[in-house]
Amino acid sequence: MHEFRTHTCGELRKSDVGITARLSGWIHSVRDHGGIIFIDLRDHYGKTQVVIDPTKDFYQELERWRVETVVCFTGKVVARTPETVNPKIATGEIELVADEMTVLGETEQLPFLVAKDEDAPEALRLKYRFLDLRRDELHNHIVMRAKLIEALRRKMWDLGFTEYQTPILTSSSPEGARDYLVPSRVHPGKFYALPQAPQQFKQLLMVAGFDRYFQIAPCFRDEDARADRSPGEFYQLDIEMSYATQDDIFAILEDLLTDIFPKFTSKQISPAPFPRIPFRESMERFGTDKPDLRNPLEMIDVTDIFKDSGFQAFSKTVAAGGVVKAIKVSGIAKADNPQPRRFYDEMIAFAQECGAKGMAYIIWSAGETKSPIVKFLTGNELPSLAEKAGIQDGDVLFFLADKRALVNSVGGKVIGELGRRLGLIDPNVFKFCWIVDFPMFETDEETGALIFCHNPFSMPQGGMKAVETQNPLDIVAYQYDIVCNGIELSSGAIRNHQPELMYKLFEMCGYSREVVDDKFGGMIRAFKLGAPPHGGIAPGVDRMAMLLADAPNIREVIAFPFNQQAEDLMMNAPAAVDMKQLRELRVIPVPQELKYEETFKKLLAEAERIRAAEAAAAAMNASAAPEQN
RNA sequence: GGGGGCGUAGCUCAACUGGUUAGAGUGCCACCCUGUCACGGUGGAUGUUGCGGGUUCGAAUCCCGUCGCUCUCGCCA
Repeated sequence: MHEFRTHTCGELRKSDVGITARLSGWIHSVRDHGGIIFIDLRDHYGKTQVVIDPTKDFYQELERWRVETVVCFTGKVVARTPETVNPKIATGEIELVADEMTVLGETEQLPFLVAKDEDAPEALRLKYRFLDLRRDELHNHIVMRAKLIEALRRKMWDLGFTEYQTPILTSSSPEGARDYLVPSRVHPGKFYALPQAPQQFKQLLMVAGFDRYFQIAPCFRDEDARADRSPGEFYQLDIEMSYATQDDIFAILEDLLTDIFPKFTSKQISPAPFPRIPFRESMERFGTDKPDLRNPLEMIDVTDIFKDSGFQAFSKTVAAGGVVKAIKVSGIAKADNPQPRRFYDEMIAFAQECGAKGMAYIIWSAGETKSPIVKFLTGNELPSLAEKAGIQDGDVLFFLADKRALVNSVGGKVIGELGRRLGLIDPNVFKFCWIVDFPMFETDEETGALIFCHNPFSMPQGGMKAVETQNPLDIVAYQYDIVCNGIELSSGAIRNHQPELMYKLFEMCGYSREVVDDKFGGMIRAFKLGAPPHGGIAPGVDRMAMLLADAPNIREVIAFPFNQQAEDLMMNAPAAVDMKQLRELRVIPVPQELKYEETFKKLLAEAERIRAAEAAAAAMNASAAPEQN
């Protein structure tokens, strides 16, 4: 008989009754009746009830029947009587009557219980992550994630893609997020960078003729955390394809997502093709570039209606170049169940917290309009609004008036808040959309200079001709995001593979040819030696897993995540290292309490002093012993 | 770097406007119990109220500082 087990804890069935089996696992729970003891033995596969007669010799061996002890039981598989069958577990029709027991791993008192889902503080859960991972919910999340990755790989191969690996130690690139740097021992003072994404490598693979690339790629960005953004490292399903148009890439992703998502969720998936919303339209309608399409609310531009209105708060805003936008909420003012006055007050307070000066509203109810502003609307405003918004009885319009950017930003937040408060967001669907036509450039708010809006390697729509003839701020790129339920799953682009066009775009942002050659030399050289048109996308694996697991934050789908401060509380990373290691790398840590600039100058001065002393000593030696030569 | 929230027993939480010995559930320890499956019962131990300072006759409670966790803005091509 195998030393540890003949079956797993989820395996035995009625058909196994009569055999002798050996099971190993954790003590999940103990029910000690004095004359008989029941133990639920748990492993990765399930739970099995073990029955113990306390008169057996082995009973004395285990001092405490403490949960989470790892034990091995050998005994006979016995059918349970009908009234003692437990339908809640797969092995509930049988139980193991123990003849022998071996303790394989004892436990001290647990920092939190595995068998109960009580909320332990996250710091504790992260420190004892291996315990937390034993718990059903997290355990299942990690298994689901593994299966998701397997399914993604399989689908990508089915679609004709091949997985290629790319370096983890590479060079720092000037654009984008903060890099994680690794000091070079061989080249003191120089650094590798961990890749923020295999962006340049995958493009070079296209130039190298591999045609269809994918990789479950680790990406490293030294940026602060969010609920849907783990600091440090994360994974992307990185995709790149040659001779591809934007439509080709969309078709691949729509195929992938509508195939994969239903395998892991019972929620309804929006059918392909997914809606395509130009970036500017999304900002105007939803106030964000990642709209949650489950929320039916959106902004309507009603600036025209208020241009000459007697309500001066609005008409003056319009005169000053601002806009007035309305958000229609249907049916919340019906006579049988109207929202109370307090609801409107709270929404106005919310809008003000978001930066609005105020928020007006009009209620259409029982043939009348109720509103603090309606007495100022002496012109044709009310019927115009009703017509433009398609108002029916019980509907409400909320109004925001200010500069366009502010109205959009506040409006987006108000839409989200209204959706949440009124329960308008269906939790049982996944709604995808594409955000397309991102601007190539924007202006730096501080300097007013032209900067890249997204990815400097994206192809501007219209190519060189557009770049030469259009206002730079009007140029849009073949640059797109895919958004699911308000979460950005991925960015992608058709790449700019034309060196001259790339030089031109960088020049517009103030980078000379030399700088481009220096920073992106590998890629520019490649593009000068026969580059196919290509493009790609890179959906976030962690975010997909998070959506599918319905997890409140991304740490719930990562086995060993960092906390918000980018620390691994279990492994104690980051950590100080030996002086020997630092010496090899020529790295001197400067304690945080010391002022960096001053310390740096002192160190430089000290280095200079040592160098001068050594040079002086060498000169002395040379003059003292000239006869040696 | 900025803003919000939280911090009381191993864990989850309570403790009124500042007022007696800081409580409950769970876990832990001991004992009882032959059909439970979150078993049940009896008893017991467990606290620098995150830390430091202040106000007060008196502080878990109020004030200041600090640390930790979390959400968020900046940031994330």
